[in-house]
Amino acid sequence: MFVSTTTNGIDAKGRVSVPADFRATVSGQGFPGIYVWRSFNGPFLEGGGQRLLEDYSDAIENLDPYDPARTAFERVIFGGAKALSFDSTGRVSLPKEFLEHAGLDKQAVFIGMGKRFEIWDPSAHADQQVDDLSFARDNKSALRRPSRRRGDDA
Amino acid sequence: MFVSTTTNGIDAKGRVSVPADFRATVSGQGFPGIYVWRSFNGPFLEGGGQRLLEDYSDAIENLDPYDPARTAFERVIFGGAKALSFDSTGRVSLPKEFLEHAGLDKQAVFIGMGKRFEIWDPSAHADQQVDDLSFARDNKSALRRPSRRRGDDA
DNA sequence: TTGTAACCCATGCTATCCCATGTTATCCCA
DNA sequence: TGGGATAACATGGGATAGCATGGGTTACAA
Repeated sequence: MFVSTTTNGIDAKGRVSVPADFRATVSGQGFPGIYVWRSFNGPFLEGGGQRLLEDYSDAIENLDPYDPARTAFERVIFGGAKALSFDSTGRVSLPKEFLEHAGLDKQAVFIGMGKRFEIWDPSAHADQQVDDLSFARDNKSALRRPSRRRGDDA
Repeated sequence: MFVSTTTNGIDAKGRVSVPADFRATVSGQGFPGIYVWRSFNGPFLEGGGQRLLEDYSDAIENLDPYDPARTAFERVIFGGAKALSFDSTGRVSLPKEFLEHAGLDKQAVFIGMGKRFEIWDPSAHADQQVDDLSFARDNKSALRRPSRRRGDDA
């Protein structure tokens, strides 16, 4: 599971160390690295291990082969993701389209989201956090004891 | 698994480099190359490795011999597909009927779709991508299927 | 012959590999 | 429990291999 928030530097080559906990989370999933894609919910990246992609794949398999939604999801999810493998010290290098989408420059904030994680630029993340806090304040009544079963998707 | 989107050039001889990731995906499947056919869903090509064709073959075995879908699949995929083998640097040369069907000229966009991939002309792909993105955004709830680990049906 | 497709070699660019270093956290023992 | 030893982690930079691409040459068929 991906937990906690870590800020790491991006070097001149676009390389960034993936937090060691995150590497431990994806180890043993087959592919020695992470899958990352541009979020379509904002200026940040999302990612996960091979298992996450397989889960998405399974979800897509449940759709009818002729469902246009299926093709759209396949294009967006698989086409939009990129497999980034670790170097010997646990870094990945982020493609520059990804850096641009997320406004990344010198640093990257890794945020554990359970089955998934997000990568933000520090300042964008700070702004978002303000919004999240006030949203949480305004909607705290919506936050109730988890009456749902475990294992639902993020 | 075929993942990510890559744009490569088509040279004067009709040759195009297959993205290295894709080549890695089909390596060890027997045939050192890819199978490609004209999509019957639009102006683009579809393709995959030998394993994909074998999967299709198995799936077709399970269809009723007189199911019209079966005949259509057999004609379009097996009849319409072409085995394109890699040259020593990982390129294939696309037959000109394929170039015409997909409106390909100077560049080809390879889109990973998980088990298979698509090949588009850049401008056609750009248009399609807008549709796919908004469609995926609007329908993402359709993916919230019981997508626990693989192995559970339902 | 003329066109076309397969094969071979050359090149610039970029990602990747590998080594080195500082810093922090963890361990171990007095 | 303090403090030094050790390992894990994040980071930097140079060397190297892989990749996409271009062009020439040969083999075969129309």
